[in-house]
Amino acid sequence: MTLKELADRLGLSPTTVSRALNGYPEVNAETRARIEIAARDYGYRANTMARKLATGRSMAIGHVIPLSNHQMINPIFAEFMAGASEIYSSEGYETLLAAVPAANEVQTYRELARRRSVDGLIVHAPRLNDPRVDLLRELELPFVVHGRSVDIEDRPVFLDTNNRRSFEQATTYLIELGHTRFALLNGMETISFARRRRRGFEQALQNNGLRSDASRMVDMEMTETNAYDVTMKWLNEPKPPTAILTSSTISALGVARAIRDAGLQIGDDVSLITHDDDLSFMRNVGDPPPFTALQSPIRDAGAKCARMLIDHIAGKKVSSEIWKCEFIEGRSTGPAPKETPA
Amino acid sequence: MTLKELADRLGLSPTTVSRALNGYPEVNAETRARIEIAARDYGYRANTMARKLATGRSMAIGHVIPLSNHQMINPIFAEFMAGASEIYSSEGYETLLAAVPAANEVQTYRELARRRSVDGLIVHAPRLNDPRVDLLRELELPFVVHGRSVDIEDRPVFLDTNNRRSFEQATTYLIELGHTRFALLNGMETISFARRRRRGFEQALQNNGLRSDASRMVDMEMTETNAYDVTMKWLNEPKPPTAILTSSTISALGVARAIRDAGLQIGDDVSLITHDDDLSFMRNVGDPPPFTALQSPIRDAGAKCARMLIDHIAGKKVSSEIWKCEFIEGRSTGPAPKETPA
DNA sequence: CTGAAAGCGCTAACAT
DNA sequence: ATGTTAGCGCTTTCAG
Repeated sequence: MTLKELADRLGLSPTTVSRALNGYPEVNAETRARIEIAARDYGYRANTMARKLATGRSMAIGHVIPLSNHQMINPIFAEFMAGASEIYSSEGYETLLAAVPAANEVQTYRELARRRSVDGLIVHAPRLNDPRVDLLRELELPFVVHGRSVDIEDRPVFLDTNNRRSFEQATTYLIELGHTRFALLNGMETISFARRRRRGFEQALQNNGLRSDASRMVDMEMTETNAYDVTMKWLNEPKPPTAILTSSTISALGVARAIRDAGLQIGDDVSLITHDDDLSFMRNVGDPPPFTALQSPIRDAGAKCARMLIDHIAGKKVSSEIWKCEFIEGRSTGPAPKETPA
Repeated sequence: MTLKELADRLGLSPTTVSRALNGYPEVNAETRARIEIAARDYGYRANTMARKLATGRSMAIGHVIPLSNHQMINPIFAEFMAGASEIYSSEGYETLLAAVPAANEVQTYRELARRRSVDGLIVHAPRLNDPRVDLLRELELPFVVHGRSVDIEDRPVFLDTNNRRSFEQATTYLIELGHTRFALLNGMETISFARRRRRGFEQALQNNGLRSDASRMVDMEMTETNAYDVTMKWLNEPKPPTAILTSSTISALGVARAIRDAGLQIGDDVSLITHDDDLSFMRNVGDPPPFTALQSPIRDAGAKCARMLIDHIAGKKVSSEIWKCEFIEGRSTGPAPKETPA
């Protein structure tokens, strides 16, 4: 069923039918009703390609995800996509996913622009001075950043969580429990959120007259193994940390394993707080949650970014937003242990 | 830069240029070379929408993913998508992702078909008598199933792992270690792979003169909490199982926690084998792997399905494939413990 | 308020 | 081997 066929059956011109179906105002209410009913009855759907060609809009939003051979797709990313994609669908947009080898990332953006395959993009996990921002501006593709590009002067539209504040809050919480020896197990500080987390951590220590120890702040790829190794090393040092903050639940698992393997009790001997995007584990991994955590609802974030982008594309003014994490007390924190004279 | 513009600059007709660029044979080699160079120089890319409209092919593959509010997207799914999407890109296809509330799933397929948004689809996690198979046949959309629909007489093209054999193998391995009291913690048996896993489990027991105990075979949603609860219950029964097989790493985590909480040692008191799709955890969660596992490379599976579908769309004969899992010895298995006279 | 006509940029019969 | 001519199905001026 094409527009023309539908128009013929109604004894109208394709123009009028098109206008009615697209909600243009200049159509007689009665005619419009007739058209809408007929369209429904015949199960008419506009052919997307034809519409795209005619309007020049692709009605698709792109997500480019750089692929590494050694690393899994972040499950967080999948949740974000789910939230976003649901909004796209409901707004008539399609979701275009481009998983490409990391080396082809720039090229992929260029292709998408040249072929006009998408009307806009979401930029994930912005790095410091992220080149994608300039690239997309050059290509004149609307985009929204999930995360913050603090270092870029003319800041693009973004949605981020308040990482600095969250880590400051969590650290303060531990300080109030009496802890004085801290460690921070952070994600790679090339990703901008990691830096902000460290700032919050250090700020809290400083506010309470504690010194941050550079050897007890590590940034690294967040795998369970890495976390395990670093924690083990720390726990074997003299005056080991009694409170550890970590940047993801996967690394928290490694920390937890190390604590147990060292013959210590989580919560009693060593307290542990993790940041968690909503999260893969927290939700499925036990109730009450095994970890005290800073949670941020990632699916909601996906949906929000989607809405921001759609508005952005429509030319509306969109302002960036900063969401705060929820602080959840779990089983992994407790008062600082009494000092045992070694 | 449009085809017409390019043709004008070359003093040729759009037709010839189109033919040259699309690799049709009837073009003079010299002319073709000239055209290709010019296209490169001007950075010409065919407008996808125009091409799609003209050919009637959307050059996109769809993945419909039903969304539940309470459940995370399976990280496995993300890996599968990564593998598939990479192939699509390299073959000139785009990846269309439709995350929709589970209730809208059928409607979404119908929409995709009516609007001709995709040339084909991958069907994930087939259920028994999965209605999507009939639906897609009715809609005349080519598709490939990831998993098996054993119960459908005219079986569609699929890629699956040999779940029955794998579980039989794993169970046999444990039997050879001297275990006699088994438990199986399976995924929902409405999904077809779960049934096949149970068959393998039962088969191995039967082959070795052991009886399977219905109360020690559970199928359920694979969450850590569920697994924890069931395992706890088992361990508190008289003659608890000394060997547990589980259908996913997330549930293995729950089993592991329960074993520890019961004051037992994994591998020593209770052996544990998990099936794992390559896998979200195994790869990141420790080296050597904490669990003995049956692994199947999910990203490769995504890539393979993508290739099968593309061939299928092109009208080539495609045959279904069954891949076998890799058996990986980890730290979670050991000889059956000596019977302690209670 | 409705319709005629001209594209959008490409492909594909059908000539030549 | 190349060009001419019609579309693909829709939107969008422009006229009425």
